[in-house]
Amino acid sequence: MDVSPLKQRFILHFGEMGSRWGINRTVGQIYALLYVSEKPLNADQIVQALGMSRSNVSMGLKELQSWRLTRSQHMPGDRREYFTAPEDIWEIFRVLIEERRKREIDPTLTLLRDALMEEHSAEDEHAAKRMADMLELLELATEWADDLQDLPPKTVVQLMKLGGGVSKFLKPSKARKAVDTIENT
Amino acid sequence: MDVSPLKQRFILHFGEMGSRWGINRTVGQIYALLYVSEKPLNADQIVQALGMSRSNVSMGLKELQSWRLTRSQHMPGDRREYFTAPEDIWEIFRVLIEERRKREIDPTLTLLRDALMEEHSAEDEHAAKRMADMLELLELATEWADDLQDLPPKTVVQLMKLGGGVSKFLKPSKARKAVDTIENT
DNA sequence: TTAGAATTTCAGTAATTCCTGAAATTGAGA
DNA sequence: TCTCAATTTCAGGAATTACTGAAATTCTAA
Repeated sequence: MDVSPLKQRFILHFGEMGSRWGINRTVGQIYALLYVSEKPLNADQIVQALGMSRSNVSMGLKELQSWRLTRSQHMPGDRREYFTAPEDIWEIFRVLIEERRKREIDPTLTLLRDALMEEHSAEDEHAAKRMADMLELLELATEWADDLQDLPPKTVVQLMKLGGGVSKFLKPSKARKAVDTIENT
Repeated sequence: MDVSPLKQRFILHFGEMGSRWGINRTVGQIYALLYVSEKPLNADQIVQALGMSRSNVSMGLKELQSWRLTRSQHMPGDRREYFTAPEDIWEIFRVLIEERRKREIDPTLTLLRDALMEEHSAEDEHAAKRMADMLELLELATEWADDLQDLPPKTVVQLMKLGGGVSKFLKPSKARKAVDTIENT
């Protein structure tokens, strides 16, 4: 496998960033390679391109699949598995947000809910309040993220392009009331 | 320092989650302790509460400050430094998003911009296209995050509560035109 | 059913990150 | 300026995480 300087640069960067993203260097590199590759690659091609051990590639691909960031397929007359990164970058983004939420937020939501269910003494009043604040924020943010996940990508793009401008719809203003009226007719 | 069971549980959880959040266990614990504490704490109180070395607390506090997640202050007639986590959970959330962006996204934005500035051969057409797609998404998302950062927390809360409902303002519908008309008068 | 190619598992080692105690530095009050 | 409490730095050891090669397992097609 030949890897052009452009791809090389991208792959090495993803490897370095991996540690900040909570994945290891080799997993980052494998993903970057698949992301920029035009055709699906099998494990041996990845080994050749990145110069890591076969077993490491196997483990890396497994981790990427647990993140739902790769798909695999078979070629006719070839029993090896071929891997790709999904085409649609918005789909990738969506999955990434979802998986991160699962790993980084959900366990804390569970802890906060469980802990706040129980009785607490007077000295814990403040701590419980702080924990409740955090729970409220996390619940709001995750529900909102869920909602956005359900919108079609194009709509999300439009929303993002609107930026802070959305806020004008929120003020209990003539404009807002007008919308409500029209929407309900 | 006595730490109640409720606080203890919260602190230990933050320690465990730390590795998923890109900070180490002790930094997570220190932050959790400050977050639930009613009063500011000095370094020795943290040492006592968490049973880690003085130097580790010093390093941990330094890291938390680099994340802008703690403030420090002085008490009258006491030259030791006292630490707190900001009161406002929304402020904390905002800072966290901003810092994560700085560490996890900005370097990639820079790389993509730099790499795409240069000429590339025909065989790199596909890779360059993929990188451009990623750049476009990251730019859109970060600009949007910047925009939201500038809104007052209450507005953001309203927006989040609206959830997927915002999308109705986007369709080039009667409603949308009505808003534009009213806004411009 | 079997041969052997493809893939995965796993124990051991390498590399990295974390944490500590000791030493150095800082800085406020005498 | 000096003293000493408070804080930081840092080298080295501990703990964790990453990676490899060899062995085991899986699976297709003959």
